[in-house]
Amino acid sequence: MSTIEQVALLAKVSVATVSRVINNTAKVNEDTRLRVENAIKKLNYQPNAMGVMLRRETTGLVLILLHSVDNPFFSSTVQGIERIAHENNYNVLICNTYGDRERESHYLKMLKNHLVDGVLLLSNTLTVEEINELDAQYPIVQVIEYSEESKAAYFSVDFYEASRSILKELILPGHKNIAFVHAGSVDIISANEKYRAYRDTMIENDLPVLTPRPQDVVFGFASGKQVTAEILSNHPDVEAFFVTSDLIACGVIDELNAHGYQVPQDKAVVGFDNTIFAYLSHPSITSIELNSFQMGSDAMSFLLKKIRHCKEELKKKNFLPYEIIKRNSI
Amino acid sequence: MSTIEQVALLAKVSVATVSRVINNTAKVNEDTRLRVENAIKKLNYQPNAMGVMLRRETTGLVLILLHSVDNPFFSSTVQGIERIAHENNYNVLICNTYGDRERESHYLKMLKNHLVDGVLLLSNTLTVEEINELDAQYPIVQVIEYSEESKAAYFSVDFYEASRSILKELILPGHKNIAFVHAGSVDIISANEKYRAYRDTMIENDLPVLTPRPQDVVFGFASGKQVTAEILSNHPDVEAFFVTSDLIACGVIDELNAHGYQVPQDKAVVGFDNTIFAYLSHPSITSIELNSFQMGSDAMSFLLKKIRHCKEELKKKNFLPYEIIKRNSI
DNA sequence: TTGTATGCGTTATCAC
DNA sequence: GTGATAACGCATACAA
Repeated sequence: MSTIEQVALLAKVSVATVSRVINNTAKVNEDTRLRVENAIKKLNYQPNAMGVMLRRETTGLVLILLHSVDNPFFSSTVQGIERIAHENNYNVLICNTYGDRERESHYLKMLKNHLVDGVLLLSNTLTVEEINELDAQYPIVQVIEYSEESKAAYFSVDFYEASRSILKELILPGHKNIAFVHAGSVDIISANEKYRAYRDTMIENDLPVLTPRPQDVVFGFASGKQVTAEILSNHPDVEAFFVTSDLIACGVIDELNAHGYQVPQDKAVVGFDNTIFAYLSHPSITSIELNSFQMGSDAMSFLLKKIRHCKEELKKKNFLPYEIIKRNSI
Repeated sequence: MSTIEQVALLAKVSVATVSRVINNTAKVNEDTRLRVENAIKKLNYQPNAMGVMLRRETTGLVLILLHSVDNPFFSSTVQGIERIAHENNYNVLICNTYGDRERESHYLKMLKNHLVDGVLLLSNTLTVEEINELDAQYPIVQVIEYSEESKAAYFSVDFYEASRSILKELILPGHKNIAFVHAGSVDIISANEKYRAYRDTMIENDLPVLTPRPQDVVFGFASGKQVTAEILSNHPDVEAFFVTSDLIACGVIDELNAHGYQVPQDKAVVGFDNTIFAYLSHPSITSIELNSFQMGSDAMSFLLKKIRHCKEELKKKNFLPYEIIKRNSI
């Protein structure tokens, strides 16, 4: 590995001049510049990022913390983040936390250690106090999932209202017995808001709250099947399913078919997130499109302002619009 | 941000002692250790990673470069990598390249700049020469996709033999007119080997090579539909489809249904990678399971040896076993 | 236009 | 057991 000093030596200039050539930070004579550039090429010199960052006190790196990249819903948010980041010469690092507190705090050390300039929390297991402490000292922003009580800003969607509006699609045609199906973490804002909307809507419409607040189960197709089997055995008269995720909804439909029910003729199903699963399913699933790409890009723009200590007054709560996508499952 | 010096000052010791306490690198008296630990706590001190890495000349970070995280096939490989990395106190950073040369070389700078200790290339747009140059100077390893002509080691699967074995599943029942369906990059080893296997197998069995070598099209469900429509119009007598990816196979089946054909009664379909799509599809899709998790963990173990300059003789070519998963699409 | 010298925060070597 | 200090590679204020 060659250093700036070796380049300077070979080019017969000072390290300052080499630095100037590299960073285009001041005028240098054409022939000295050439000498330096040749030396750089000859030595195959690459500036050591550690040295640069240590000196500059900034890294040009941001970190995305998410549960795991294999949920397609997150990938468009990641793309939104990347779009803005790259436009601003920032690189994006993605880390899977798998909902593991220890792993999450491990990666958050990269922020505290100044290895990255900021963090986008797409899912977190932190307490309100932990988020606040982080937010007070470092540039962070919450995306999709968030803690309302924390002081940190968030870019998300009004899961409560979105849920209410898709529930209307089930109630309007006259369905009375509507089940709530969730799989994955329960202790996150999206899950809570969805359930709250389900409960409130049912009660307001004098309909039975078929499903009690769900427990934590692993996210996946199989969970959708399992939960559906339970519901069918407890409430054979169930007419419709409000499912909090498209992939789970695939599992619901599969289990319904296994029990001899056709969708939507016998039972109605709606999903959430409008991922590819809603589109692929037979029948295709009525779902709700959240602007996940824009959530990402807006959040990244926000984070950049925080990083740059922009004095502009920034809103804490940022909800993006949603849209019902009607398909063939209702 | 507090520094080691401030801690030293507050604890009335030297920075050397503080460093010793932090890294447990030498004996220190119990009471001085306590003083230091209190000072650290009081100042909320976090070692600056830049300083540490600059000094240590190692970062404890590896980089995964892949096309994009939204292909579920890659996510288990990523998990395999993470498993081994975490066991060895390494952190994993994931970067999406979207097949963009510029973006890829941008992220590779992180390797050249010593910001990460090694790189796992899960998809690359580099030339053989570029890979060799990289491999000569830095710890890298190729995973899944690879360049056979390069000198860099790779962990993958024998796509040629795997393809031949799943093609047998179509030929054995007597299908004659078998189409090859691919979407995504064409200029990658997996695509090339799959097509080569298709062509060779057809010729060996005196069967028609229905599909010419495919062009580059964007990867996705829609591409599967489009390609299938073309094949149906060119070869109405096509009996079976060898599809190079499960998601594409979903598109194929959807388009076949749209044309009034039932799978497997009218046309047979096989996929590749054994992702969740193969399982979700109606009918479920016969596919081929590659040990993608183990590919990741093996590759990471290998990379660690390279990083640690382990003298052990390392194999360049590492193929893992595969397994046909029979379902209802044939 | 170029060079000198300082310091970024840390670890490690050497004394004591 | 502890402290002083050099060195890691770089950017930059200041001097020339």
